[in-house]
Amino acid sequence: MNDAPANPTTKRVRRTQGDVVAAALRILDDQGLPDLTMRRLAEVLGVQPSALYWHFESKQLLLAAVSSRILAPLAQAEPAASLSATASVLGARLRDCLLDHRDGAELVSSSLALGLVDPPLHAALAVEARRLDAPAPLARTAAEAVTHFVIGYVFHEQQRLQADALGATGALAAERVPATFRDTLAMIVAGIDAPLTRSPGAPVLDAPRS
Amino acid sequence: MNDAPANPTTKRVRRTQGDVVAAALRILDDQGLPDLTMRRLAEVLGVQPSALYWHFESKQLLLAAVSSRILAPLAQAEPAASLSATASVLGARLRDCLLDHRDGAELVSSSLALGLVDPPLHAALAVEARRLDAPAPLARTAAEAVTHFVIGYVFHEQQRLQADALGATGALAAERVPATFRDTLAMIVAGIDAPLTRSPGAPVLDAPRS
DNA sequence: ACCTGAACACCGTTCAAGT
DNA sequence: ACCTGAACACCGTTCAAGT
Repeated sequence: MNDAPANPTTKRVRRTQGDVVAAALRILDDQGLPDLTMRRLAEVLGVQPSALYWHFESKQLLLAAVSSRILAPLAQAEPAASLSATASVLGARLRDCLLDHRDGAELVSSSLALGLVDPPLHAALAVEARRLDAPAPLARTAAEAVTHFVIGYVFHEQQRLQADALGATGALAAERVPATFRDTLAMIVAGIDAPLTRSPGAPVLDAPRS
Repeated sequence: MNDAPANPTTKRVRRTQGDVVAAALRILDDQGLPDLTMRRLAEVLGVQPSALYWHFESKQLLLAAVSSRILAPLAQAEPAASLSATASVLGARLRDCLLDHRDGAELVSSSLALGLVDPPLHAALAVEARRLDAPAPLARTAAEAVTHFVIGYVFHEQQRLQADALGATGALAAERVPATFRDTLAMIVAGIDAPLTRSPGAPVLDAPRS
């Protein structure tokens, strides 16, 4: 993955941004986000904490790089029969990416909110919309809905997973999480098709205020 | 709001959990979540940091109490013509509650993920489902979808608000956020009605895996 | 170009002890 | 019942200086 030039005359190892991100990802998986500190990361890399600031301007930027790595598998799109089907597939794959790393949803959630990482579904859905002759704003709206739902859902899900792993009060541990995920995602993507049969920009609510 | 017994014989002020939460909420609004530390909170209350641990077992529990206070206005439900309309109204009101306090979405998001606060829409939507003779699982699914979307959306929105407030590069500052919020929420609630006309539990996707 | 050493200004939490 | 004082074990970040 990193092919630094071989340097047989000395034991000195120079690090790249990729090395730092890889080490951070391993700490994340093994100990979780709260333990992913600059000091611990430096320790793992055999380096002083201050050295990390030569590679990354701040911890937030480092974490954004880790987030990008987590979301990388979503890059290549897979064509589907409809925009809603694409959104469905991408939503499920986004969940898989987040579940692949401890505290993945929490980490990505904050990088995304800070605008330090690209929204993971927008580009792929925009491409699909062009291909399927679907309106671009619809694709954007769908991406927004699915992204926020999936991240929020998995954030909650991962906290429960860890709580169960530790506490294990055993009683109501194994709630059928995946089923409710699939149902809710299905409900959301159903809304992607629905507006096409209604008036596109029509108000659905006349909100009363307290 | 707090009617502690008058104590004219001494200047000594005893604090209640409500006082602590109120002070925390003021710090949150004035300085933001990163500056809401136990030490600063203690300072504002004229007390040692360790004193806070008599009132709250941990910072997370304190923050959960603040989250509950932020979500409190959602308690009383307002009946609407359909489940989707109710979800729409409640989603908009949830956004209002979060926007009412700096970093409200980020704070509530984590309290919710940790399971330290009740999901804000579930109870009200369940009540409405009974009243409208709608299936309870549908109400639960709708609550899940709307809650996660709104919190994720506002989390992002509030980061942008603060970035604009500080940096103010001015250029593309005033993107029409509320419009995209309304559209996306409308798309989601459209999915609440849609499944009723389709097979309720039918698979929408046959997910291909890479 | 990449890193050390040392410091700065903080954190959340615990706990014996006071009143 | 409510709080103090002091400590413990940490944080992210900066910056002059080394090689």
